[in-house]
Amino acid sequence: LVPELPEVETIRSALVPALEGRQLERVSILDPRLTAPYPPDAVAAALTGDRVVRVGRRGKYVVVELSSGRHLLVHLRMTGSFRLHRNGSLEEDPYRRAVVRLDDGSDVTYRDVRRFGTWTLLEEGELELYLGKRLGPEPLERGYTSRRLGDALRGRRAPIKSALLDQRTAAGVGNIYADEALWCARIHPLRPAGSLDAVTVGRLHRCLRAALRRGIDRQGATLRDYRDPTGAAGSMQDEFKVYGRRGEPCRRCRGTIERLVVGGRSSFYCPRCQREPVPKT
DNA sequence: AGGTGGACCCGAACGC
DNA sequence: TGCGTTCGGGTCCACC
Repeated sequence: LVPELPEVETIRSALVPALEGRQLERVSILDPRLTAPYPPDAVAAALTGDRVVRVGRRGKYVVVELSSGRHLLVHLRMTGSFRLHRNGSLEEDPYRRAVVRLDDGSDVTYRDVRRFGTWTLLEEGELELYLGKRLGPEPLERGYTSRRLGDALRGRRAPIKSALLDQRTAAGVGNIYADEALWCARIHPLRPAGSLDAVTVGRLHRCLRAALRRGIDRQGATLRDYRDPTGAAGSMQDEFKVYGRRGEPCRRCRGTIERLVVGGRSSFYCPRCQREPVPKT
């Protein structure tokens, strides 16, 4: 459930050997929402015959680079997932939204229960503008320093939790890893983002990268039915320190994990070791 | 301009 | 047991 950077990276890794170098022989888009406002048949026709050069990732987007120079951007949102099918027979799936037949006879299917996910076909040269408008830097890239995180937070009065979910702060961070990073750095989710001093930003920077790396090492977190394209589950959920642990003991200080709504999203934290922001009087 | 809240969607979880 | 209601999650968009 809810693929964030580590889950999308796990999905990307699994898609690489199946997709790279393959030609798209037949593309069926079964749900018009997937490509809206563009007609699904037109997008399917445009994809047919093209070849996959590379499968990459930016933030939570899977970026499929095609030999025509175009890019297919897939955003899984809440419940999107890919499946690889070696032999040609596909079992029934009421939530299947697209099927891609490759030139080795295998199929890649896309399923999405909630239908929030999107497939966007960008013309050559459009990628940078499209992503640049929406995403900030990749938090795991070399060159993503504590200073860059501090620059993104400076002057912001929004809660740090909301600032972390802003994809322009650090691309790919979602609700789970934001909460885990804040717990690790001992920062209350409601603290104004701009109020963190350089030392605290440094702690957050280190904790955020550690949480994301750990998530990738663990092949993502499997809640409910998230699976990578080969059907494998992740194990990051076993390592959650706060996410989904309301009422359970903090693993660090023996406080009790609480739930708070910040910017309309549930936030789990330990009120004992993530101190309350000092109210202005 | 930055921040906030609603819309989108639907299965799961919850309340009676 | 069964029904209706609420919830959540990422992103976009309207509004303040």
